[in-house]
Amino acid sequence: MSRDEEHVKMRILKATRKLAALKGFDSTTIREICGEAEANIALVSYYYGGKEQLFQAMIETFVPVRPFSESLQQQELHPVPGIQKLVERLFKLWQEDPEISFILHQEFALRSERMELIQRYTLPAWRLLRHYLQQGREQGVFYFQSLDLALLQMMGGIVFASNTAKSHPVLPLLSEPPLSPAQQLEQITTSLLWSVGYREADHV
Amino acid sequence: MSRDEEHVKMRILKATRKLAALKGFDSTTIREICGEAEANIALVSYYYGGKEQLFQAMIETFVPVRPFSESLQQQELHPVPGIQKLVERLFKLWQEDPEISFILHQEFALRSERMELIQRYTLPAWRLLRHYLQQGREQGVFYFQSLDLALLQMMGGIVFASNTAKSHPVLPLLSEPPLSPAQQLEQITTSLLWSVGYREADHV
DNA sequence: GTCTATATCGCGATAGAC
DNA sequence: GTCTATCGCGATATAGAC
Repeated sequence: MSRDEEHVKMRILKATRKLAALKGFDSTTIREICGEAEANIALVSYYYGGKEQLFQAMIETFVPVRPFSESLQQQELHPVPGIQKLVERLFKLWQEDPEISFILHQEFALRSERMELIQRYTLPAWRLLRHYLQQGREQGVFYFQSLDLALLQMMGGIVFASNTAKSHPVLPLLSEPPLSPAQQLEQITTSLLWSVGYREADHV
Repeated sequence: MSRDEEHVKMRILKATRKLAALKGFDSTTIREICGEAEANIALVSYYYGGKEQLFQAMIETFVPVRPFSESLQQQELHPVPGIQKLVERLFKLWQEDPEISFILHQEFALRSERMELIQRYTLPAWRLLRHYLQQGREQGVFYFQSLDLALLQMMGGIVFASNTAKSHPVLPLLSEPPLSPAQQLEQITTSLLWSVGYREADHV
């Protein structure tokens, strides 16, 4: 593999990410992608074997595996710091690559067939969140009736708030100057913990 | 307009709603819709003038206007009962027509050009939610730094939890028997109020 | 109003020249 | 590896028969 080849392949992947984030992968054509990447149309088939496999390659390239799973699983923290750490990781992922976050949210809402691929990357994080919620309830630090529902509401709070903050048609609703990222993270974390009844002294 | 005509037109609208909820409007073809509706392919153009206008007609037919805006705006409740009432309305809308809720969520995540149409129906509700949040903060009953962020997290909690509860690829995460609708509503409302720091005695 | 038949377009994919 | 040219398909839309 020459350096030039890597270059074109990467340009195609980045163009795919950009356009899919903008208008959805289904509505993005190979012609548009290759136009954006300044690559020839035939190269998508040549390098990736088709549009679906291009999507897969993009996900595998840009969705980091570790932050979603292994490194977090091992530590086995207590529920409150566990959730804090997990939310921090997810928030940082979104900050570093908002386009990928948009795409994941889109596929989630569409329940596309590509979700199976995406789940491989994202399910571990949600499982861990679920685990912490359950532990917290058992320890009497969280309060809710349905674990499933609490989990879904938390997922929604994280995904929605992250993905809607910038450049969205709902923007006419928003008026205040945005917080700094650190402040955003703090508010998100605090409100998530509050939402399940946690009310200890300020957590660090 | 004969009764038969109404019948076919309505069958097309319902088929559109069903299929768009299932796989997204973009990925749904007129052929599929007319197949599902047992109507001829040409009738979509004949009755609605094209695919985009069919979407518009479906939204205007199935998204109720009042629950989202007027009737709620007038009452000018205090923040806590106001949010309770608003969440109850939104929750019931979803219960009555989950397919429309799926579609609204999809379009939201995709930031499609059809959002402009959808906003006409949904913005009033979010504006009202924003209003209550602001009032509650001023009255010292809610606590958060950024009103915008609090609003987005609440919207996420509502939309996400409602739309993901049934028949979604994330289902492997869920294990408990589902709550009754009334219990679901109570947990959602409670956790939303908690998330912004509300901790009065049990609210009715 | 409803249908068949067709026009026109743009898609993903690929054969084959270079 | 990269390009042009083209194939085959399925999309929306519509003209015109009934």
